[in-house]
Amino acid sequence: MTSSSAFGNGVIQQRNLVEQVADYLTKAIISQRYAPGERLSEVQLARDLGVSRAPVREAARLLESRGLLVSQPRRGFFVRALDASELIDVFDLRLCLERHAMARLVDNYDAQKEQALRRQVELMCEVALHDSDSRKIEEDLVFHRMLIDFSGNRRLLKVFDDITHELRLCIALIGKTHAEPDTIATCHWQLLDALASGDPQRCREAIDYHIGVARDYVVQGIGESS
Amino acid sequence: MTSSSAFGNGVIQQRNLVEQVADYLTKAIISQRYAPGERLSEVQLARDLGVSRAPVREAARLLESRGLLVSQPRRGFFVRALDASELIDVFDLRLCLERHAMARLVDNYDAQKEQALRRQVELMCEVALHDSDSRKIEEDLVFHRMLIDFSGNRRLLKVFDDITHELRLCIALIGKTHAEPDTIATCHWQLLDALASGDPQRCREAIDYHIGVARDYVVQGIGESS
DNA sequence: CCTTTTCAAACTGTCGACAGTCGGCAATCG
DNA sequence: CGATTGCCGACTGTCGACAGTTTGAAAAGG
Repeated sequence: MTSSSAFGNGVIQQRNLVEQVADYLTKAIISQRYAPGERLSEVQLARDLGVSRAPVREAARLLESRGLLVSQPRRGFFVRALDASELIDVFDLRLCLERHAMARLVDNYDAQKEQALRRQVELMCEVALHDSDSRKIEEDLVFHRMLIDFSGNRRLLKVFDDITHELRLCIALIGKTHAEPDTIATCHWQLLDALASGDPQRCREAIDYHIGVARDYVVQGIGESS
Repeated sequence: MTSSSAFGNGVIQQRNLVEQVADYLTKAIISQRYAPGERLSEVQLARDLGVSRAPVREAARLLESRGLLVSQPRRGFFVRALDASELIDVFDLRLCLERHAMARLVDNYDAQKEQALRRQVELMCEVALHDSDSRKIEEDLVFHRMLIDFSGNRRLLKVFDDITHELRLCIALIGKTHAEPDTIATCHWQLLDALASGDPQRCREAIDYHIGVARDYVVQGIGESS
């Protein structure tokens, strides 16, 4: 019970406690060790992690702003439970962001950006053959983050980073493995080809198709799980 | 100066302390009672408002997630100082959101929504003639919020609500009065006409023009102030 | 046996306090 | 006189504690 001896028990050691608690919670939620809708007790968490309630509270508020937790006044925090329409909304928002990023990116596309993106797709093809699903998802997110980063709008990137956590949760909730390696490769090469062509219309069609595939996966996944 | 007698001095009384502190800070920042880049001391704020540091901290974190404050580890919170490119990015993000909302809205537009929007524009024309600049800005934001709300994507709305605070700060930093009443009216009627026509292309042109006007104001405002 | 009331346990919101750290200023040295 | 180093004050990060409220269940009543 003593806090000093509980340090060995808790996963937390040093650095910013808030960040560490946030990391711990994020992973726990996405890996569904906490069920959707489950209530999280501040004191319980603080005890389990061997820290006081203050860092736990701050971390929870952070996750709330990222959409992984929801809070009810005087009731506490609950693991976000996404229903079908919310899942669709998230992917629709993602489409909104990436469409815009593609439109901006095609205007200031250069060899350096193309090479970086190309390299990332090659990496994705690599991990698609050998690595775990979560690794595939992470590399896919890295690619799309690069797309938005290269668009030049840092505010856009911030929004994307925010919904990234929500996206991971969505993907985890659907519980389906990612698409086939071939599909992944084809989809992403199409995006690069569209960018290289310099044609905005073609870019838009490419990203619409790309996110559309992802969204269809979501809708389909919902139909199966619920 | 004493903390106990400062209760009368402080603006805070009851309800959720966090919300009240957040409101107070938001208004103070947007009205520029705190200069951009100014450092905010937690203890100082807590003393001034007659509360403890905990609610102040939480409120500050909330404002940070909304982009009104930035935090440096171990240094504290600073009032967000927006430079030119950041202002442009914010308005570009806004364009991204509203374009998407318009595209979604035109697909499920009905008489009820049209009437609500129409009424709001009429209200805006009204306040454009008689009321203060801040009131005009608020009603303008209400209109654009309705636009996004009616698009049906609640996640989109959440992002918009987040950047609303940042938008107010942008507008305040530019320090220009809003456009002429005639301009406001024309711009917004054009949006409604485009929606009524049911033509996606026309909708897009209308919103592009609309936000473009706002962005030009921003760029122009920067050129003058800096 | 089912409904209602009451009570205790647990939890959140808030507070004051302590320790480690950072920034600025002065004293010392070259 | 300029640069470096040590010190002092202030502040953030973190902690434990208390009060009011909510929850769940036990007890009382129909």
